[in-house]
Amino acid sequence: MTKRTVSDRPLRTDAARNRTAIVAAAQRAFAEGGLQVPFDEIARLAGVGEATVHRRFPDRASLIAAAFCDKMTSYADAAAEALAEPDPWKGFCGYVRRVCAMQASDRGFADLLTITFAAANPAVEELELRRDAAFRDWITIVRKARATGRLRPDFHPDDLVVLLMANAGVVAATAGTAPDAWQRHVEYMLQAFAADNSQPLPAPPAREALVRALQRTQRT
Amino acid sequence: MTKRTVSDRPLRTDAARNRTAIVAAAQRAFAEGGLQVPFDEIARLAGVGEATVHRRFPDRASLIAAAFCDKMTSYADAAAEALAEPDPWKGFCGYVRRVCAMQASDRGFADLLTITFAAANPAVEELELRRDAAFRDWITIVRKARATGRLRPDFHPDDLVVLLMANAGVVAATAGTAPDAWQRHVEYMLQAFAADNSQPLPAPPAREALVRALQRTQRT
DNA sequence: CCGGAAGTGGAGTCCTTCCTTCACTTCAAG
DNA sequence: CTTGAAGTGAAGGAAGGACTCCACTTCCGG
Repeated sequence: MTKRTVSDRPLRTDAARNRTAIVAAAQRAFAEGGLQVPFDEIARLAGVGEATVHRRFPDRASLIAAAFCDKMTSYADAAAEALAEPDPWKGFCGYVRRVCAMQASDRGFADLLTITFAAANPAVEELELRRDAAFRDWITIVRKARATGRLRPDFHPDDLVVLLMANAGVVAATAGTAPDAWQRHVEYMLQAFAADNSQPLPAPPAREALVRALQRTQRT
Repeated sequence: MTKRTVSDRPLRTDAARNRTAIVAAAQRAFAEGGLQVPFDEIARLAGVGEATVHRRFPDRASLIAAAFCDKMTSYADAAAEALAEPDPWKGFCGYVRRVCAMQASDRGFADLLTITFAAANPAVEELELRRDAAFRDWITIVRKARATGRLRPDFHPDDLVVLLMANAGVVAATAGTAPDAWQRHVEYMLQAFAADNSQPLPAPPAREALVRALQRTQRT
């Protein structure tokens, strides 16, 4: 009894080819224009009808999830690699630089790191799992970097989340005209994160509040 | 011969009253929802027809200029006050905090500080003049703060522009859920700007490039 | 208090974007 | 092959937002 549900029946070869083209087109379009790119532009880039995009990806979140699956995996891998780095402070700085560079080179990914999706389908769930895996490694990176005494003791892992929102702002404003502006900003931040001469800071926002901030429907 | 052009004839009293209501409504709406708030919502808030808004403010830039004239004046005044502060480093930090606080309390103003308008009408020109005045004072604040040795010597006045873009990103992402998150980020930045233990940085973006970044038509 | 200029807003156009429908085409199992 | 299930896109509906038109109302100088 090999009864198949709709979702696990394999696509016909032509449909699979189209799906691949759509994902590739979405990756290019999102990288260039952020997560708000209209569906018809993606369809045009993929060389298919708009209806085909909607058929395969019933809502924007599904398409985003499919388009950024690979990149989110790199993101998680980068965290694992940074964690493996023998010098935790180097791992810390390297990871921050690398993630911000990923934002700078892909406006969609920059946006993606400042929102989360209420998982309504498996692809979205998969994406969020990788994000979470990366964050778990990040927490360990922070702990180890703090232990070396090079990272200031009051650094909170959530400070990265806020930095990513800030970097997204810089990238959005300077993309195309001053595409390296973010680097100086990030280096300032890294120097602020170093333990040397660190001064007291306001408390970080409550975890809860930050989670809700990430869940806002979309960037307004 | 008191011939009057269209632009300098005073408005009829009812029209002037409506204009005032529109500006007030726009201030509230922009503060809440950023510069993209639809015209019909502003019209509704003002209690006038949509056509009246369009008649008085032919394009969005005119309305924005009218709505933020006062706030941009405060912005320039804050720079002048910071410049008058006897301790230049205190003036520097106070100004940065104050400006970022203005962004946090008004999403429209946060957006406004990350774009400029190609002045096409007197109100817009006026707004840009005040922005420029503030920036001229800022340059002096930076010079004096550097002279005290408390501000790192490689700080560039344009670093504030990038910080405002970053802060706009934080504010946009956290408004409503973690409305104080920006403060910690700004304190990190101020500590990075302090001369103590400062490390080399990447060069700031070219002035030209930053100016063009501010001129991008709208935040995408 | 009257008449014409100034001002108004409801209703409409145009445009963009999301999303669906359906007559037609393509695939692949038998 | 044949055939029917899977897949397709042109066309169009619905929704929202910018902007305009014009019959009507309000103001105010004489």
